[in-house]
Amino acid sequence: MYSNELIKGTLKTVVLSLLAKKGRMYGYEITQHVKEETEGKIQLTEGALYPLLHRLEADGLLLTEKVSIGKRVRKYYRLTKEGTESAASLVEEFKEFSKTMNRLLNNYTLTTAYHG
Amino acid sequence: MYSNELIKGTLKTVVLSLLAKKGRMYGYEITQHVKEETEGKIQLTEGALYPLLHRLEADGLLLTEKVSIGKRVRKYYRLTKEGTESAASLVEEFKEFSKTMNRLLNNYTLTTAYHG
DNA sequence: CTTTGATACATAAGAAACTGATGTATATTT
DNA sequence: AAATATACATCAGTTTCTTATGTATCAAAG
Repeated sequence: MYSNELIKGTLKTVVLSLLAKKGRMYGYEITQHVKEETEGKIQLTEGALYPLLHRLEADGLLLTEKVSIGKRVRKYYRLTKEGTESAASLVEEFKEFSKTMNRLLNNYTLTTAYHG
Repeated sequence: MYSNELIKGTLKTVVLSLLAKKGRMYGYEITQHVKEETEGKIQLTEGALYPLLHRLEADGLLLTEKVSIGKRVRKYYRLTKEGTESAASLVEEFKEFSKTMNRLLNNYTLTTAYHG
């Protein structure tokens, strides 16, 4: 399980990119999907996820659709046009960031590798 | 310039790994070094950095040493044993995290690559 | 000289976002 | 029946950053 700080910084990126991939998902499904696909190493908490989904909807990046499953109501989310653009740019940003960070951190590892 | 959220999540990792590499540095030097090495793409603000350094010192990860330069006093930081261990494990964690994230996000890019 | 910009530290009010708990309710498994 | 999983939501408290603001030295420019 990765640290909360790390996950925090990429929560929005993960949620939007999953929706871009899957078309539509509901909150609980997102938590389960991420957990499975990362072998439990990234676990989104509901207390963080639901408020985020509400914010993204309020910001016009997501649309909702309520679907009845038996007596329960599921809330499906999908991307707006703006949300799709945002997803693409956040993914791109993370990839760049991750390259920059790895370059920065590699110097450390290379240096210390020769000390012990 | 990368988003604040992304930088936030790795601030501690960046600071500790730089100290592991350089032996000792002072706050302002850290901001300049990161800025140069990342071509301005990661810029640490003093309002975030100094409180972090104080926290890390309070937590026993850093030691300080004051050095007079003319009439000014510079505050150099270096890692304690615990800080060194923490640096190594945070770097390792980021690398793993970055692999996991790229795997997660690549599905998105590969999928959409065929739609347009 | 004196003003500007860089160096170098620090703190603090307000904002943003998460943590961890709690609450509600249905569905499934044991 | 009871326990677990599904599925949503909210909220007090905490953490940490943002964005000033403040102080002071030093170098360069005009």
